[in-house]
Amino acid sequence: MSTEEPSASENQNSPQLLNQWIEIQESLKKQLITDDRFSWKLPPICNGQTYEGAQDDRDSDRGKFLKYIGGADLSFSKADPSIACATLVVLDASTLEVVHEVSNTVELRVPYVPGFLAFREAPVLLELLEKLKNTALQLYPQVLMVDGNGLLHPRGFGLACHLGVLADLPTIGIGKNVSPFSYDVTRRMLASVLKNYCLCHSSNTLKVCYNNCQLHHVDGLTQHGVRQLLEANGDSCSDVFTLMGDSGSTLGAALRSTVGSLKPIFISVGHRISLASAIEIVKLSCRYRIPEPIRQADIRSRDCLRKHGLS
DNA sequence: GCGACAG
DNA sequence: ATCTTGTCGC
Repeated sequence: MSTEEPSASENQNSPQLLNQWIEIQESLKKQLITDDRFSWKLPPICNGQTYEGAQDDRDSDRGKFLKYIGGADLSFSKADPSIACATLVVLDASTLEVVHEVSNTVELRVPYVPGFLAFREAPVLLELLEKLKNTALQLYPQVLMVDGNGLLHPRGFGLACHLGVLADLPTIGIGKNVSPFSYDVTRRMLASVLKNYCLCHSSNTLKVCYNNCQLHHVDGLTQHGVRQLLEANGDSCSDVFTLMGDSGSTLGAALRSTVGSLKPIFISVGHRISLASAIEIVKLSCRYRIPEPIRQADIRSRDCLRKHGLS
């Protein structure tokens, strides 16, 4: 009996399960909302853009400005990749200081399958949102940044969408690496927007290059020099670029979040927010390349692993 | 030539 | 996600 039991990986990758997962994604996607559906407003600091507060039937925070931004991430044990620590942080939008943090260490029995990250990570994060709701409701985030894509996904329903729909919360998907699902789109579009830049594909690694040379191979070209270069050219090239699929639908945006960073981040709509608003919120959250809510969740989930003697 | 694949 | 070596700048 036990010998015939399929191994976890075989089981998880079975076509039946994947089909079931696809059905769930497509079913949940029917509830997906891709425009601003919240009652708060973006901080006025956002470039004086007229911001249309959304029509929402809940008016708990109608008319208020965005104050609490959530960030979620997981870190894994190097010894046992099934052991993880998940952390949810809440940041004050104006100071970018962490005002609350909840963590859980868990054993994940679902493997990472490309295109199905949510089935591995969403359950823990939903638990954390519940935990937060029960212990510090007044700090419950008005929008959540998720370490993973939203619409930028083969079926248009990545982790950020999944989490947003299940928690009925506005979410923003943040990709730190180029999404394989939009690889061609990304490469083509980025090359055209980031003047003097192109993306080099070599040995299965995608790197942003400058003048066709990988930065660290360029003699005498220092970080400072590049920064100056970027600042000199800053006006002529945009720091944000919309990623459009071949069908013409908008999948997300690539953002050079810091002047000094060659490697962009990828923003996509999760749930109940427009791409334009998502970009604004990400921009106001970027102290470094990685938006602060994600960065803090990353740092603190790693700390959490250490504290528990894992890692 | 193979296989690429968010985290 | 996690592992890596060295390098540069503050």
